[in-house]
Order: sequence, then structure tokens, then C-alpha cells
Amino acid sequence: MNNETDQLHSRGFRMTPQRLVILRILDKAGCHLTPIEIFQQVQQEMPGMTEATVYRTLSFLSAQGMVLPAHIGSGQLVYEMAGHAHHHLICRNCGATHEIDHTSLEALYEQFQASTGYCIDSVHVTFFGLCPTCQRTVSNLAKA
Amino acid sequence: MNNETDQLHSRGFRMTPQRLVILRILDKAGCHLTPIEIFQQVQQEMPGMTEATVYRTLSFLSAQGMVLPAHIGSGQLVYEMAGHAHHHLICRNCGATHEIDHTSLEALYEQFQASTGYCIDSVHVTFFGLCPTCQRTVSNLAKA
DNA sequence: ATAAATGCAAATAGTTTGCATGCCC
DNA sequence: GGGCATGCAAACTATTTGCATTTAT
Repeated sequence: MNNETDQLHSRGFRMTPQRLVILRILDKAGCHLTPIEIFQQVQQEMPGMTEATVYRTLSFLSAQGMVLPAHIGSGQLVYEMAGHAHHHLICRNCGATHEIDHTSLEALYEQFQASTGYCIDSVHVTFFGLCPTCQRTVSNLAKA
Repeated sequence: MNNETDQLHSRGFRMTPQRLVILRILDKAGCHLTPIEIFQQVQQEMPGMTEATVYRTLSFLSAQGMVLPAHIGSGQLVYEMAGHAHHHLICRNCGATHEIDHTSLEALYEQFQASTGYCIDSVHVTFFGLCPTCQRTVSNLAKA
């Protein structure tokens, strides 16, 4: 059952309390978090851990395919648990996020692959827009 | 013909040599550039200009709709001339970029809008993959 | 035991800001 | 001439790195 631990061992790496804490935080959150947000939560469960370790651990876990990095347009990279392929639709006014299942993009991927010769392996695509609530709120800004 | 200048004047802003230089660089490049890349090219044409001005100008021109910011997954924002809506397909091995016309995404946008209620206004979406060349180069890495 | 991982601190990179000066209109 | 814009320098944020120490196996 301790799947992540075994995976690491079989590749010659170690499981550490720090890695476990970060994995657990991401798993509990169920959504994407920035390194800073993760660091803040880490401080409650393991006050000694440093920011450097958070960055190193995230990049390590991401190289191992256990967490996925995503660019959501905030300028910062965010991370979330690997496992279910999905994309994000983000309200650029209030920041609300909406998950988009990967299947809706598969047809498009095939079309692009056929026309460009690329082999597309995007694990994450981000779309921006206005959520239903903000469409009303900012409708007065849409005059210009 | 001096369209950008007139647009700025009509909104109460000024055209300056710095803004012109940056617009010209982006126009000549015909592709997306990072603020740093722009700063480097700026130094040849106008050695006195500072990085702060480059950042301020890019964010100003972007607010005016004259250039478009895009997140291409490098962690840095890149900018390109506004005018023709397109997206990017980027090789995550060699960094080669391929433009994708906006029309291929329109059907998808409508589908998302219908199912989520969002009003999607993404000006830029980035897909990642391997270009035809790199598919051969890194095929030995794809064992894991 | 030994190689990997962490903590600490400093360095780096990218970006933003305050304020005085300069320059477009 | 009035106010927008720039230059300069410093501050700030996010991230990375070197090295000694600790720790998982």
C-alpha cells in the first residue's frame, strides 16, 4: 500500500518525513497549491522544514511523476497530486477555478498531432475567462 | 498611419521613444519575447533605457491591448504583438515553438462555455509536446 | 557505512516601487 | 507649464545553490 515509498526505493531514492508531509498536504488539499502555500501548511506539521526543502522536494516529486506542476498564469508554478488528468478554467477576475476533464481535449490533441507532427504530452492546459458571477460584476468595466 | 500614437493620445497617454522602440522590436521579432530578451535588444537601439522601463512599458502596452502577454511555461511571462489570435505548441525538449491558429479552439471554447457558464476570453493557450526531431532524439529516454 | 537528503545561509534572478528629473503635448 | 513618463537605486519576492550535517537504508 505504501506505494510512493516503494516506487522511490525501486529507483534508488529514499522516502523521508519531509516528502511524506508534502505529499499528504497536496493529497488533502485536492487542488493546486503554490510552493509558498505548501510551505505555510508545512510549518504547522513540521516547523523545522525550510523553504529550500519545499522547492527541492516539489521538483523531485515532480520529476518522479508523483506530483504535477502547472502554470496557471499567476506567474508562480503550482503543484497538485498526479493521478487524474485534468485542466483548469480560471476566472481572471476572482480567481475561481474550474476543472476540465482531459477527455474534452483529446480530439484536439489528435488534430494538432496530425497537422504538426508533434507528440503532445501536455499534462496541463489553462484557460482563462470570467465565471458566471464575475460576468455580472464586471459588466460595467466592459465598456471600453 | 501612426495608429498606436493616435490611440494613446485619444486615451490621454503619450507616445515616447521608449514605447516606440519596444513596439518595433516586438514587431520585427514576430514572435514572443521575454522582458529580459527585449531589454537586451533595447540596449542596442537605446542604450540608456532601464529594465524598470521595459517592465513598465510592457505592462502599459499590454493594458492598452497593443501587446499580448502569454504564459508559455518557462515561468516567465512573454510578450508579443497583438493582432492575430493564436496559441503555442512548444517542444518541451528543445523549446521549438509552433503557432496554432485560434479557429481550432473556438469549438472547444463554446463547449466549455455551455457546460460551465464561464465566458472564456483566453487570448493564449500553450500546449506542450515533443517536436518531430526530438521525438527521435529522446526516444531512448522514454523507457521509464 | 555510505550515499542521499536536509538545514542553513547566502546568492541569484526576476520584478516592483519611490522619488526626483525630464520631456511630450 | 502641467502632468505623464523615465532613470536611478533600492527593495522585494521567488527560487536556487554550496556546504556541512543528518538520516534512511
